[in-house]
Amino acid sequence: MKNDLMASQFELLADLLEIQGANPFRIRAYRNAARTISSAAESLTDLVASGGDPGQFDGIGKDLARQITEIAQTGHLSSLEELRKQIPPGVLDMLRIPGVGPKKVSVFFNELGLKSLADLKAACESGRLSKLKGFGKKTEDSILQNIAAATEHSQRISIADARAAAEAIVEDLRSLPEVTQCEVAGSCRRRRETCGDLDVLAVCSDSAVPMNRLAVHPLVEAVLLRGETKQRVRLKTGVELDLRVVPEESFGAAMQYFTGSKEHNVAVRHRAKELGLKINEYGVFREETSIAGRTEEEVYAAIGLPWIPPELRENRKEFEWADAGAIPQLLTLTDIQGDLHMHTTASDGAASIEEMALAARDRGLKYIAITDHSKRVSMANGLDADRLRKHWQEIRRIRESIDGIEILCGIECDILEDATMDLPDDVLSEADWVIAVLHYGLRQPREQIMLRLMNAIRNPHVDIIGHCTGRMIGRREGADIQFTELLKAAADHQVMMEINAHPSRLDLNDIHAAAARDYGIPIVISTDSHSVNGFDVLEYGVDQARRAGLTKQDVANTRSLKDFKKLMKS
DNA sequence: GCCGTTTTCGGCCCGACTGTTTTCAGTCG
Repeated sequence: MKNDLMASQFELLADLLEIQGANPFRIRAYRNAARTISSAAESLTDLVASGGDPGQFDGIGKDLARQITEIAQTGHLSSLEELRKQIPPGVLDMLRIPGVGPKKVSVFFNELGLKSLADLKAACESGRLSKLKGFGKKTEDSILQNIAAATEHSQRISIADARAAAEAIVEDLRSLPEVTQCEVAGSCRRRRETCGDLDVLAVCSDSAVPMNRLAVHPLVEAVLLRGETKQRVRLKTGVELDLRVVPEESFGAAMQYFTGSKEHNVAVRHRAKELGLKINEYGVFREETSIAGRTEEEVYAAIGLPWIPPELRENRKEFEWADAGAIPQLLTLTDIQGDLHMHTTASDGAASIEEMALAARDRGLKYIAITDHSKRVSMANGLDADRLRKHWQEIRRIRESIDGIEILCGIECDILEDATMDLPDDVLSEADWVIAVLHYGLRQPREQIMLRLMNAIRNPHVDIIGHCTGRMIGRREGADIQFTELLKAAADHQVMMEINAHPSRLDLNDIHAAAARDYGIPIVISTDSHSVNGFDVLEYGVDQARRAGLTKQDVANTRSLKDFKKLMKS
């Protein structure tokens, strides 16, 4: 069982306990466990199978360790099964409605016997809801409206879409003379792969000024709520954006607070409390006196910490690093010197070899690899041995004629369903750079997926595994991979691992990229460009690497081509 | 449910906004 699936079982358990009105701290313990499980690089199922103790993780005590062991061994969680018998599945759907939480759901289920979104809708329409104690007409109307929203817009948006929207709005608010500071916060600032909503902070003596402006911004569909310091709007894409207007002396504290993550902030406030301080979005306080708040640096310093880059704020390793005075010097976009995954018109790209090379050079890249598809990807006009050799000849001809950028003859070679490579070894041996990838048969059982990947890694001509799991964020699950085994083999056979920078892939993810780094595997961030604009996505790959805590040193294509080649299989 | 060199019991982060409630609970982040 994959960690994410196991984690979701504990989340589900927490939801059900919440509806039941269980002890909130017990519920929190389950949610913490879910987070711990999904953040673990190693599969908990494998850990248990090999006799490991889940109790080794922080926040996993005796009872949770027993439950993790149970689900790892049997695939079932008896405590969860018990609760599911008591609460029908449709009841949980009600939690997705904005403004409806476990307390309200509990009342709907226990007092009105509602078992689904459809039941709830009918109860609102017949006015039964507003007859309940503590409920009125407004709540009834708002639920009716939000039931539709819950079904339509439950999707998270990609970091690319999130940044585009948030940055456009920030830029617009900054153009107001009264607004002295304005920044993106939240998961978008932390560069999560996807964002559920957007957060923007502004400093302005009159909060009505930016709020009025935001209300009529072309991207905004409706104002959902508005108070003195906070306004929430829904964008036309369905995503919601919170604007908070804070005083200048609190801007740093607010940035810290609203950047999150929630888990990071819980740890931060816990530390403050240990020092006899209180920390909130207005500042760091000793008794009633503010001792910090203007900048984030000041806020962290007040609790004895260095400034922590937003990408690391997930309560994973950042406090350990901070305490050791060893916050990694994170990779930056300008560190990247080469791009080693791109397509041309030879397969499914939109630009020629020359156009791609010139565009890459214009962006300051020093070297690229042209890596069109192999023949299995017929839909993308993948290349067989003959076409590929001619294509490489063409690349060699062009690289003689272009100065200022080096071009490698590469191939993105499919690892077929039967675990053989899509092109014979003698062809692969002629390549400067071979990316091995899974495109088909992603749903095969784990054993077969692992056989395919391990065969590719053992192939003497394969340099790197590209977009490892094959996932498409929000659309398609990736393959079931045993990462510990995979990374160990990659390290042993000098095979690199790719972070594919495309915002719908970002594969390796942050956790696996960090694990690869721990195995000493060189990581390559590539754009998988299919046009000259494809290079734009490089920053998302860099962000993913930063979330993994990677430095320039950890990423192979920050080196000159000469030094890069030293990391390749000899 | 977890945790502990002040604690094996009694803590466990903090504030804004909404609605319905006349003083606060629920939800959200």
